[in-house]
Amino acid sequence: MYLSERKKSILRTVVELYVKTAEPIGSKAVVEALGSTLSSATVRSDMSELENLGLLEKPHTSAGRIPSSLGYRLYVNELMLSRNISNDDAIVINSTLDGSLAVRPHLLDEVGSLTSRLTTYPAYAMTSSTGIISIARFDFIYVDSYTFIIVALLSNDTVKNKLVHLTAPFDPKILQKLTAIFNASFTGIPEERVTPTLIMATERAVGDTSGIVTIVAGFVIELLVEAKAIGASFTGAVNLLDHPEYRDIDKAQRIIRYLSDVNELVRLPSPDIAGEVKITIGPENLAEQLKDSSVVAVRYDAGGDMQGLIGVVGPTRMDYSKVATHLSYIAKGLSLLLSGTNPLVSGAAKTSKIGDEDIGEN
Amino acid sequence: MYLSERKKSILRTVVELYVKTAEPIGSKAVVEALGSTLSSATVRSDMSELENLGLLEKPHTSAGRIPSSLGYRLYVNELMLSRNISNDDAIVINSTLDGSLAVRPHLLDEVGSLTSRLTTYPAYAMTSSTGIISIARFDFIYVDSYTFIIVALLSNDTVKNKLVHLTAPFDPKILQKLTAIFNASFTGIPEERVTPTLIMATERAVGDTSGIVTIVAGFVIELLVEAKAIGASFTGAVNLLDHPEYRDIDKAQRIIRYLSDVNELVRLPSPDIAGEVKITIGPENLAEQLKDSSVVAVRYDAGGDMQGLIGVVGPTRMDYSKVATHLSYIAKGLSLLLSGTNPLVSGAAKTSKIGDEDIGEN
DNA sequence: AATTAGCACTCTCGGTCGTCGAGTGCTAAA
DNA sequence: TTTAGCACTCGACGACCGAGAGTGCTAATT
Repeated sequence: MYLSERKKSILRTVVELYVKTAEPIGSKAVVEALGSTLSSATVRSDMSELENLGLLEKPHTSAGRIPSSLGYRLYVNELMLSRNISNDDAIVINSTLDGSLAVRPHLLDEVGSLTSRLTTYPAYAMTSSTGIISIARFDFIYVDSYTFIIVALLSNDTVKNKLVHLTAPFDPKILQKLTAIFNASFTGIPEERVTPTLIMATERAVGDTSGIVTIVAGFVIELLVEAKAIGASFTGAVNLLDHPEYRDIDKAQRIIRYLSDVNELVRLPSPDIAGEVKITIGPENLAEQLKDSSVVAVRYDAGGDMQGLIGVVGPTRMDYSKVATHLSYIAKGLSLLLSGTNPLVSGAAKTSKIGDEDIGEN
Repeated sequence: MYLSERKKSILRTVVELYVKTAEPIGSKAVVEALGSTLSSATVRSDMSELENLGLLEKPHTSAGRIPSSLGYRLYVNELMLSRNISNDDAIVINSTLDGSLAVRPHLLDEVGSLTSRLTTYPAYAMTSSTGIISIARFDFIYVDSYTFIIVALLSNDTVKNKLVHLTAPFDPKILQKLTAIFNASFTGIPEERVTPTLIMATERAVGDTSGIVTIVAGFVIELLVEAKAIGASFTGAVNLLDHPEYRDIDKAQRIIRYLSDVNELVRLPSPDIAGEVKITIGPENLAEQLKDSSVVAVRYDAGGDMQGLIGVVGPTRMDYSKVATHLSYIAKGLSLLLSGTNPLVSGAAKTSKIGDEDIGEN
C-alpha cells in the first residue's frame, strides 16, 4: 500500500496522540501536533482517504478519528520509532533481576510483576523445556534407621531431593544397592521409560520387599513429570482497570478470567526465536477474547534447554514502542542471567518490526 | 443489648435478604420473607427501632434498610445459623487438596485459588514459621572435579540442596573436611549466628583458600533466611468485581492494590488458634482500606512449627455463614494433610461466633 | 491539481425537568 | 399493641435541549 510521506506522518501523529489521550483525534489537533502550516481542511481530506484505506476509523460522524487495527499494524511495521530504555527503568530491571536470582521458585512471578509494573499492563511469564529431561545421577544419604534422603541430579543441571521417612527401620546397606542400580538403570531415560516392569525388575534385583524401590521410583517419575511441566505466571491484572478501554467491568473481567487460565496462556502468541519481540494487534489474535486487545511478547533463553516467554496484554491503543523496548530489555537481562548468553548480540535475532531511528526516551 | 425475639428475626431477615439481593430491604419484603401475618406497619416500627439502636441504616429516606456494621456483628455473633458444607463443595475441596500435595511449592496458590473459587471472593493464604529453624545436617556429594552438591537437612524436616560449579578443580578430600566442620559448627544455629567471624574461622580450619567455604556458608545463610521468610499468596482478585459494592472501579482497584502488597497481607486480622474462624466486619478492620469491607480468616496447622492462614476479603454484605463454613473445612483439610492433626476435633478450638443450629445446605 | 476558507450538518455530552414508584413515618382507630 | 390509611421524600429513569467538536462539501484561491 503506497502512502505519501504526508499521509504517513498524519497516521503516525494520529496513533501517537490517540495512544496518549485515548480521545479521538481531530484534524485540527493533528495540524497542531505536526507543527505544520497546512490547513485542517487538507489534513481532513487526507484523513478521509486514510479512512477509506482502512487505516483510520471514526467512532461516530462528528468525532475525530482513531487508528484501526490495520492502522496500528502499519504503524508498528513501518512508522514506529524505536527508543532507548530510560535509565531509571534499566536500573529497576537490573536490580530486580539480580535480586530474583535467589528466589528461583518465584522467578516467574517476580519477572511478571516487574514487567507489569513497568508497562502498566498485565503480564504473563512462562517457561518450558524444549528438550527431554532425564536424571543424570542418584545419591542416597542415610539419616537414621527410618530415614534417608534421595538426591537426584537432572540432565538440566538442577538438583532435586526428597526426604523419605519409613514406618519400619531399614538396613543401611540397601542404600548402596539402590545407588548402584538406580544409577545403572534409571539414569538417562525419559519418564515414559520408567515402567512398572522396570520397577519390578529393580525390586527383584535389589531384593527389596519393603517398598523402598517403589518409593524411589515414584520420586523419579514425579521429578521427570515436574521437569517437563511448564511454569506459568500471570500478574498485574488490576492494571487493566487503569485503562479506559476496560472501564466496562464485564469486559475487564472476561479478559482477566481468560488470562488467568494457564491452559489459555500457553496458546498466546509467541515469537519464534529468543530476543525477538512479537506484536499481535487486536483481531490478529486467534483467541476470541483478545480480538480487541493486543499482545506483545518476547522469548528468552532460560538456560539448559529451557525457554522462557514474557508477554503483556493491553488495549490496542498501546504504546507499542515503549512496551517492546521494556520487554526486550527484560528478556535480554533474563537470558544473560539464566544462560549467560545474549541472543540479541550473539545471533541473527532482532526485535522484529521495529525501526531503528532513535527518538530518545520518555 | 436486649432485643425481642421478633426484632431478632426481623434483623436476621433483613441481613439475609440483603446479602442475597444487595438491595435495601423494605418492611413489606420482610413480612413476606418471614411468612408472618404481621402488618408491614408493625414491622416498620420495629425496623425503626432497630435503626435507633444502630443495627440498621437507611441509604436515603425513601429506601428500604440495610444492616449496619453493628447489625452484621450482632447477626454474626448471635443470629447466624451454622450450616454444613455441601457435598459437592466437600468433594471439590478434598480432591483439590489431595492433588495439591504434589505441588508443594505452589500449595498456597492452589489453596488460595480454591478458596477464592468457592467463596467468590478474593482469598489470601500465608504460612509462617513459629519456631526457629536451623540446619540439622550437612552432606556433600562429589560430582566431578569442578562440581559438587550441598545437601542440607533443616530442623523442620525439609531438605534443600545446591549444585556448585567451580571455575577451578578442587580436591575431593576437601568435601570430607567440609562435612565434618559444617556438621560440627553450622548445625543447630540460627541465621544470626552465621557470622563472618565463624566463616573465617571455618576457612582457616579447613585450610581453604579457594572460597568454597564462603560459598557453602552463603548457601547456609540463604537457606535460613528463606526458611524464616513467610510465604504469601493472594488470588482471585477479579472476583471482587462480581460484587456490586465494588462496581466503582477505583474502589475495587484500591482494595486490590492494597491486598496485592505482601507487607499488608501479614497485617490482616488473624485468629489466635488453629481451626478458629475470625470474622472482622467493616470498620472493625484496622486498615483504612478495609473499613468498608469484611475479612474472614482461619488458621491452620501446617506441620512442624509452621502455621498457616487462609482468609477472604469481601463486602460487608457477605454470606458469613457460608464463607466461615468453607474456610473452616479447608483449614481442617489442610491441617490434616500437613500435620496429621485435626484441631477442631482434638482441642478446645471451635469456630467462634457461630451458632450451632443446622439449617442444611445451599 | 492542490490547498483552503466557509458553512451547514451530525452526533455526543452534560444539565435540567418532570414523572413514577417504592418505601417511610405519623396519626388515629381497632 | 397492632393496623389501615395517607401524606411525604427521594432516587431512578427518560425526555429534552443547548453547547461544542468535528466532519464533509463546495467554491474560491494559489
